[in-house]
Formats: sequence, structure tokens, C-alpha cells
Amino acid sequence: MPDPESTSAPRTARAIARAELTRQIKDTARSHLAETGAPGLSLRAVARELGMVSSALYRYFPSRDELLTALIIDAYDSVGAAAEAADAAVRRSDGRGRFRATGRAIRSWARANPHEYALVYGSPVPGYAAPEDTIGPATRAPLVLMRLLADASAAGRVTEPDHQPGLPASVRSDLARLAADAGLEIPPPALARGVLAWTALFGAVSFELFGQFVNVIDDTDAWFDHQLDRLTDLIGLQ
Amino acid sequence: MPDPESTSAPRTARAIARAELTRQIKDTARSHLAETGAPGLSLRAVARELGMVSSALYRYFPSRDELLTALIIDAYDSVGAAAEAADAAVRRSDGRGRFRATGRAIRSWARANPHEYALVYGSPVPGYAAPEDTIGPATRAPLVLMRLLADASAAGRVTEPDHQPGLPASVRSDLARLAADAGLEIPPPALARGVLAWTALFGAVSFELFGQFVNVIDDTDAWFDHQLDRLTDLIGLQ
DNA sequence: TGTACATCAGTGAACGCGCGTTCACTGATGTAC
DNA sequence: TGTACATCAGTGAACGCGCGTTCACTGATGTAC
Repeated sequence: MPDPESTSAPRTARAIARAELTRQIKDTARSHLAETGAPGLSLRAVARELGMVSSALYRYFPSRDELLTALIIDAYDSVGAAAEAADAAVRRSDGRGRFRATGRAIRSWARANPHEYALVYGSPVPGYAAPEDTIGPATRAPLVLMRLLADASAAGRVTEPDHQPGLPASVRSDLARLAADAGLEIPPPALARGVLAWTALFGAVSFELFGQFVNVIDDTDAWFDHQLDRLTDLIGLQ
Repeated sequence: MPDPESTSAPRTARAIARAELTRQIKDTARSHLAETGAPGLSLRAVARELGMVSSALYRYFPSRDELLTALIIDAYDSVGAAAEAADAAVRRSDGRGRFRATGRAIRSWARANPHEYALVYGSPVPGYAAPEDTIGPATRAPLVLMRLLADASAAGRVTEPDHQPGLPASVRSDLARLAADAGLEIPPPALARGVLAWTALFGAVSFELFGQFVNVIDDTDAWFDHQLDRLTDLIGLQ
């Protein structure tokens, strides 16, 4: 006797309608995000656009915050999937190519979905506390980075810099735990460089999206690629 | 006959009261920012806390957006002043020390004023377009970076990396214009590394403040200093 | 296959709230002579 | 120094709006026998 909850395809008309409407509500909310931002997202406006009465939404999401949570999870999953797909399209042994493809995919996703990017990587939404459910999806994209670092390390294809400053012990143990939690073997110094590059990558995307490059860099495409190259060098990927 | 507008100290009781109340309104709004974020900032709430009627605020700021603009300008000035002070405390010829002091000052300021940081470096406020007046204050902090790069370049104290990839022509001209606009002489390759380090610096601060390091790095102090060292190396500052 | 009952989606009204902004006004402060 | 007028700060009421959430309800869909 199969658990009805685990059945992927809903069978009854009700279940089909519910899945479809849940999707429509999230889609509409996502498009409203673009005009009002997360803090201004309004259940009533979403209901209005769908031709429903606002109280009907409560059959699908118990509160506005739960709807926001669903959007956050979807956004993390979406950027994670984009990163995974870009990485998967590159030969496994080409660490350099994998990092660059992943970086480009993240930027493309962010430019295509700026308000979802802001939702997860921008200022926290005031009065909203992200629940535990968002942690898993949030780690999807970083895991792409970590796997490629592990692969490159295992293959001896990470160049260590000439003058490598020692890592503080506390940072070394944070990074060791991080790799261990993911079940991956990455030497802390390499992971440190990876996290720094990752941080810089998102800094670049945020600066571009949030307008800090206006009147500074005009050719943002060329600039991003240049940065990505430098960051790949910084990690030491061959 | 001196222009009364340019007189720094107000003379009449009215002018004194106006300056004082303008300050109080901004201070109160700033503290509300911490609880509600920029999108939730309410004129009525600010007025209430000051014991005024909400319409009275219109004697000081013509609209909510103008108040937001004033807060944004103050925030840029505040972080700019912090960066300038930190830089000024270091020996002029010590480019490495100047960059590190500036980076630390920016992080400290951001941690002390997280909502003002989010206001200027986080997601844009929906429905709000920053006016021209914010451009000047916004360049104050980056100018600290550019001046130290110019000083270090002039003194021949910037180490060029061994394998320096060429800059795309468009980026090179963007960077040349940037330096020229500031009246500074900075070779584009050095400025490119400086902007990358600057971007990474703000990426690090944003990740830390916006919660992306939770369960990743625990010792954020040590990690930040380590990153700052690597970024100083990346620029090539001695 | 048919019937009785349980579940569920969606309605419409209501509660209680807060918001930005305008406007005519009063009374205090400042200025010109 | 004194007076008449102009400027300005702050009041209180009002306009018109939108919000999240609850609740009793109707009618359709699903299920057990």
C-alpha cells in the first residue's frame, strides 16, 4: 500500500487543482515581487490578480510568511539548479571551466531574476525569520563549488600559491567541518580560497544588480568575465 | 553681505529649532530603520515617537522619499567618514596598512549600523529611485581606495603579478575614465585589481551581515582579517 | 452501482489596523520701518 | 524701542486607500459501505 503523500503525480481532480493553483499563486507572487519587493508583497493583491477572494489563499498557505518561505525555497532551488546544470555541462577534470561556467550561470540567473536574487542574497526582509526548511536548498549552489574543489584537489590540479599565509586555527577548523559535513575532502587552504572567490563572485553580482557599478563600469559583461578569470586564478584552478 | 544660506551656525531661535528638529527626525527615522527596514519606514510612526502630529513632518521633509534620501546621504557620508578616518591614521606610504585599516573600518561601521548598510548596499528599496544628490556622498568611501592606489602606484609600491592577463579594452577605458574623473593617476591594471578587491570586501561584509555565513564560518573576525590579507596580496600592495 | 457522510475549496462580510498626504487654522517668531 | 505685518511651525480633522487574518457559510468533490 503506497503512501499517498509520496505519490508524485496527484490523482484526484482536487489534488490536481490544488497543485495547479499552488503553482499559480507562487508564480503570481513571484511576478509581484518584481514590482513591490518582498516587504511589499501583498496576499490581497495576489488573490485579486487570480480572481479569488483574499481569504481563499489561506487554503494554500497558512500565512503571508509561509508564502514568502515557499518563494525563498524556490529561488534557492532555482539558482542551485542553474549552477548544477552549468557545472554538469563541463568536462569533470576541467576545474577552471567548471568554476567559470558556474559563476556565469549564477550571474545570468541573477540578471534574469533580480528580485528573487534580492530575496535570498539581499537585505533580509524585516520581521521575517527564515525557517529551517530553507537551509537545504540554500546549500545547493555552494555544493557545486565544493564538489569541483574536491575533484580538483583529488586530481592534484589545484596550484598552491608561492607565499601562502597560514590559516587561523579557528578558520581552519570551521572549513574542515564544512567539508566534512558535505562528505567531501578539500584541504582547508584550498577551500578558504574557494570561499573567498565565492564571496567575491556574489559581491560582484550584488554590486552590478544593486547599482553600485553605475558610472563606474559600463561594460559589465567584460568586467564580470575578467573578474571571474582572476578569481579562478586566485583559487589556483588549472 | 554674507549669504545667510552659507552661514554654518544658525542664528535665530527658529533656525536653531529647525536644525535640531531636523536632526531629531532623522535620528528617530534611523532607529526605526532598525526595526522595520527601509520599506516599512513610516512617517506617522516617526512623528508619534517625537510627540508631533504626522503632518508637522511636512515642514521638514516634503515627502517620505525625501526623508529616505536624507538617510541615504547620511549613511554614505557616515561610512565615507569612517573609511577616511581609518585611512588617515596610517602612514601615507603604507599602502598595505591603509587598505587593511579601511577594510576593517567599513566592516566595523556595517556591523554597528547594519540597517544603514542595507539601505545603501543592500537590495534597492522598491518604488524608490535615488536622486542625483546621493552620487557625491556615495563616492566618498571608494575615493579612499583610489587615493591609496594612486599613492602606492606613484611610489612604485604596487607589485604586478607574474602572469597578468590583459584587460579588455572596454574595461581599460572605463577604468581610465574613472581615475581621470577623480583626478588621480592609477594604471588601469592596478585599479582593476583594486576594484575587484573592493567588490570582494563588500561581498564579504554583505555575506556576513545578511546571514550567508551562518553554519559556514563561526569565527567571522578571523575570517574577515584573513580575507583582507588575501585581497591586499591580490592588489599587490606592499 | 448507489447512497450517506466527510472533506475540502472558495465566498463574502467583517475586524481592527496603519499609511501618506492635504488643508484651513492658530499662535509664536522674525523683520522692516 | 515700538509697532504692523509677514513668515513659519505645529495642530487636528479629513480623504481615500490597502493590509493580514478570522469566521460562518455554501456547494462541490471524494470515500466507505
